[in-house]
Amino acid sequence: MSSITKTKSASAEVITAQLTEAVHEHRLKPGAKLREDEVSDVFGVSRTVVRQALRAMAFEGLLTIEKNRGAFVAKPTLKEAHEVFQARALLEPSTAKAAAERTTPDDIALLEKHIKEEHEALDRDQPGLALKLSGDFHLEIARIADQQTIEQFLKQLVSRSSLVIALYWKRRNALCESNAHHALVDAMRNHDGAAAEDLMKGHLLDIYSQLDLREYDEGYTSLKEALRK
Amino acid sequence: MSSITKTKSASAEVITAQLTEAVHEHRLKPGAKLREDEVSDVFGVSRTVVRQALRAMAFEGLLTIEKNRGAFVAKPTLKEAHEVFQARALLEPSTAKAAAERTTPDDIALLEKHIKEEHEALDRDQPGLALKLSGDFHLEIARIADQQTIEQFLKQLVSRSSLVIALYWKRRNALCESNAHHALVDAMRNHDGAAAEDLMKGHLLDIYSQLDLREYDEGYTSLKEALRK
DNA sequence: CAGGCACAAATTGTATACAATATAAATTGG
DNA sequence: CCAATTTATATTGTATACAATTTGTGCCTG
Repeated sequence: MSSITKTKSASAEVITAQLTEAVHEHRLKPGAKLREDEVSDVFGVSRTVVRQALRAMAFEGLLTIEKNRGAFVAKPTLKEAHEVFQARALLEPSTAKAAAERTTPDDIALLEKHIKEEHEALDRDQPGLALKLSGDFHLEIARIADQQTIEQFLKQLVSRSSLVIALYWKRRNALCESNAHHALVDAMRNHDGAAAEDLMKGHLLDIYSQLDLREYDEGYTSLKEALRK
Repeated sequence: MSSITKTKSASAEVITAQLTEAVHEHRLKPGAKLREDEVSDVFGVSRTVVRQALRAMAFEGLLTIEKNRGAFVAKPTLKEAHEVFQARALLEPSTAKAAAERTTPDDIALLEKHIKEEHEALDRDQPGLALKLSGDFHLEIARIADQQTIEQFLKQLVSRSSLVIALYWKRRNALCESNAHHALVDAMRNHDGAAAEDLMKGHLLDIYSQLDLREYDEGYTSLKEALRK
């Protein structure tokens, strides 16, 4: 439906949004190259505006741009993977607490809608979409906390988390069915900040522990080094 | 010395760096406009590369780009000002703790050099430069903690802090002479993570309390609203 | 003389053309 | 036949030209 088949005249923001979605849903996998010509053909704009979009995504950490070589979907290293979840551990629990203390009924309804759509996506065997919706859930909490600055950072962290999951998820077809989000919404409905904070902390640790982040240390960061006997 | 008087051929990174420095040191004040032609003349490159630099700075939060109107040095609202320091309060204490636990003698030497240069700048009546160096001190701690992701965020936060200080500092010519940085270095030298964490927390609160962030609420966020009697 | 309309100037947005660079292919020497 | 070097192709980087938009000015009208 919302795939990358727009045919003519799209702004940089639209391109960024669609490409970002594709990366989030793992339709574009880490390492994939995004040629400027190709993208500009698909969206029917000049390379000028495509480059804007690609650079924007590079700032978010979704792409890496190598000079004279092009833009590639980022492949976070193990270190980056750890860092992403350490940063989230610092930002999200407090944010969840703040959010819980100012949640409105409308917010709750919206969050529950998110969860419902996420489950439906899983039922329809669309794990990529489910993952994206799960990320949106976390962002929604920052929005409820009314912390735009943190929300910006979290947006980047959720994006990178998606890449990390694409690369380091342990059992790809495992049931990531969890009631963590439900429990969080319950805490928020009760305006129980402390509970929300703890639940978020636990939830992040949960995800973190389901990643395969053992030290194989990027494999061949330096092949020459490895072959030096 | 390192003012904006480069005459020919500079990369986007150089332009970004020099303009960023100028903003940090308050030579470019909030609200100032940066015309693309002007900047490209100064640096001797085309508007294409200037636009790259300006957009990069917009992502960092230093500039706001208004469509068809141009790039302006950002003017953080009171809300943003609060958010910046709330975010710093979440990120920096833990980071200082982690840094303290892995500080090397070289790191200590570097930090002390920073402090020295900062004092010298103050003595030479260059408060802008001193402020920039003070910000670099905080970034250095994130580097020592070996947390690149957090360092990236902190870079943005420190940048925005500079703008916040330009706009909301209470007594402009007051002595912001503080031994907070010295105390932090001492804690780090002793690998006293807990102390470093507490000192950082206090230091941030100190700065925060020296800002004039009372609710005059951006003056005229909605003029229509205000005039609705 | 004030207000509004139209026109002119300035500035940003986009597309395209050309230059620089990296990758792939082909050719030559061993 | 393999390796190394050269050539060719593909792709990105930069500059420039043109289009769209905004802002400023002056004129006209009431």
